Amino acid sequence: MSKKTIQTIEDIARLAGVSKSTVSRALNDSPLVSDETKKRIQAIARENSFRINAPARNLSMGQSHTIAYVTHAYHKESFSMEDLFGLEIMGGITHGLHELGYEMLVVHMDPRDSGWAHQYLESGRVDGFILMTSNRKKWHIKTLVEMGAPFITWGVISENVKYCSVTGDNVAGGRLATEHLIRTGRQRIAFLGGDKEELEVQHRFKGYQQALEDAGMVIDSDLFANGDYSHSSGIKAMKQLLEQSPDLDAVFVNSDLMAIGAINVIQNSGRRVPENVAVVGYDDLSIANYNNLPLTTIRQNIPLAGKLLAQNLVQYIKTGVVTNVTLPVELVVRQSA
Amino acid sequence: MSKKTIQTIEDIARLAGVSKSTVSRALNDSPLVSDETKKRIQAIARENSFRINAPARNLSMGQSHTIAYVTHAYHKESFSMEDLFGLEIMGGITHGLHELGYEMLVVHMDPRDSGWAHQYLESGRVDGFILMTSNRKKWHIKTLVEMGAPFITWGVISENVKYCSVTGDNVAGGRLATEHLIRTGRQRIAFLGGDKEELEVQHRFKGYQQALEDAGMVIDSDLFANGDYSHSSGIKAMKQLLEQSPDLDAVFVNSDLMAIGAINVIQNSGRRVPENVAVVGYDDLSIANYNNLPLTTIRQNIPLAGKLLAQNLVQYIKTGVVTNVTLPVELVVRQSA
DNA sequence: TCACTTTATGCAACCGGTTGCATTATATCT
DNA sequence: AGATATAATGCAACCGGTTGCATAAAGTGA
Repeated sequence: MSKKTIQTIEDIARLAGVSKSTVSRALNDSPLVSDETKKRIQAIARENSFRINAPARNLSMGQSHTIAYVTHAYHKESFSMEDLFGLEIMGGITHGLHELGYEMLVVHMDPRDSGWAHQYLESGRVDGFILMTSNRKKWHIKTLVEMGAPFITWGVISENVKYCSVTGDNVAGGRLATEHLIRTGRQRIAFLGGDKEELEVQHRFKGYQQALEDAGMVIDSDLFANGDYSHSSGIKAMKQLLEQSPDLDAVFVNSDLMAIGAINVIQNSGRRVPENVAVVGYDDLSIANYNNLPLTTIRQNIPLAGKLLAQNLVQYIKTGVVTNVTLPVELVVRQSA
Repeated sequence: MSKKTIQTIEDIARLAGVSKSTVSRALNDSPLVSDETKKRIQAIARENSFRINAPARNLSMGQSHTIAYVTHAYHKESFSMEDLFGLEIMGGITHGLHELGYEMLVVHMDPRDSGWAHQYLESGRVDGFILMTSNRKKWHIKTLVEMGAPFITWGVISENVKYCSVTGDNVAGGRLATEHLIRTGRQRIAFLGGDKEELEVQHRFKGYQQALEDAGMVIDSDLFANGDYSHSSGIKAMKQLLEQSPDLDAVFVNSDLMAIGAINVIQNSGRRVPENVAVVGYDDLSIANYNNLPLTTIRQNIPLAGKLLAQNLVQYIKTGVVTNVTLPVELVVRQSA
């Protein structure tokens, strides 16, 4: 493209008959410049479609206004359904960051690369990181903490973390799901969790337990199984549950994707959903509504979660204030339970 | 975090007893610096975990090594299943860019904002754009062409475009799908397309026509319907097709998501898939395999598409060479057809 | 009218790299 | 030994913004 003649603050300064420091102050709405001069300069900039040079501004201010969203995709070469939770929340994050004048870089994290955060933070490329927590990311969180790098996580790995986080109320979620199944008359309610080492799985199980105990119902370990949130693990775990307890009449599944896998297994066993076995999922991802049998599920407010991840990280970068937010969840009743 | 004492090229220069220009050349592997000096400086940088400052380098070189992936999410606040094609290809793009030393910025495009590309390109924030083509993005492509902005599209809007693109062989895809249905004995094969104004839909239709003609089968306009690639439009279009032609025994659907919607409608009408109505989808997104009834579909090589979008855009940025690539597609036979 | 304060703007240094050209040392050739 | 060429390194200007401090003009009060 041909080089525009108005490209820098120097160019605007020439047009306006002032110095570039006055132009910089005017464009940044500084009180050190008179209103009259400020308006004149802003009009000239607008008329010439002037854009401040981001690298120059980043260099002189020592901030990139860019946040890295750290992904660890199940598949190496592309995203997939297994990544849907992270992808849905990414949409909210990018929206929330944009409202704050920040950009979102998608960073494909190689777990073997111990320098991954260094090369983004210490090179001035990003101001902070957003990541979805899981036990597989323990080391990466450890690295970020050791670096003193600004970051925020969706979910928490352990109690009393010193870094920013947003999470859902997993105990309440486990409780809501189980209470619904109890309320609709189910007697043998199974729990199909994620990785049992994960805190959120433990919390959801706690809610499940509490609901059963409050209803005076027995807790039967034959009714437990765990997957790893993948679709195939949901299939495997559901098969195991049906083997362990052929008479189960409901299952609370820790994710929509595993729930869909579980439904397939239940239906293929000759049982009907929800008549013979009621199924409640978790997250209320968009897939929950598209399945042939719309999924009853525990909704997490993913758009709000994304927005808060963005807002609270930027606030931490600016002020150093650590915030931990637990979002309420809600039961969404569709056809599977 | 405490300020490291080794943070700039100046710091490395002091340690190595050379000038910063020598350090810069050494770290960039310039032939102007002797091998001995180069190795010494690289070792010192490595020992001190030194990272070149990206904003400074971007400023002096006039390049950001960042590419904007332009999204136009169906929902304002988060991504969803409807965005799965764009999200799966994003994974391949980010991977491909990383291999080239580039980063990927996810840019949420507001269609009403006429200055969106300006504020990313002319501010030096990105070096180019990647976007999924559709008629809704005609104006954005027009803007990018007028700016002379480097960009590449997945898919093409019209013939003989002058910008870079990667697309699938839609005529072949339409043909493969229809031939499979013919080969399995289907007599009344419907076409459930995307927006009929879209070139790729026209090409897929062309392939469908050619296959029918080659088989000496009649082309019946009662067997056509169009959605807009959304799940709900697939439901609506399939209902329309069953109204128009209750005796249809197969349908070629232009996307997996619409195909799943179509399957739901077919099953809810009391018909069985594939016994009564065979269904072929398009794209082979990860969802195709997870559906209770695994979907026969036309696979597009999404990881390769992502990689080529990255590679060919960066090549264009560096050399100005425009490339247009049409990727082969393949039939994947599962249970729905 | 004069002294002092406040306002508005400009100068120039800095942010941290890159690199054209200058300088010095070394190598080569006659 | 001297002239010329080559290699290696350094100087300093530049990329385009931000901003502390200096300077000049305007305003205010005695």
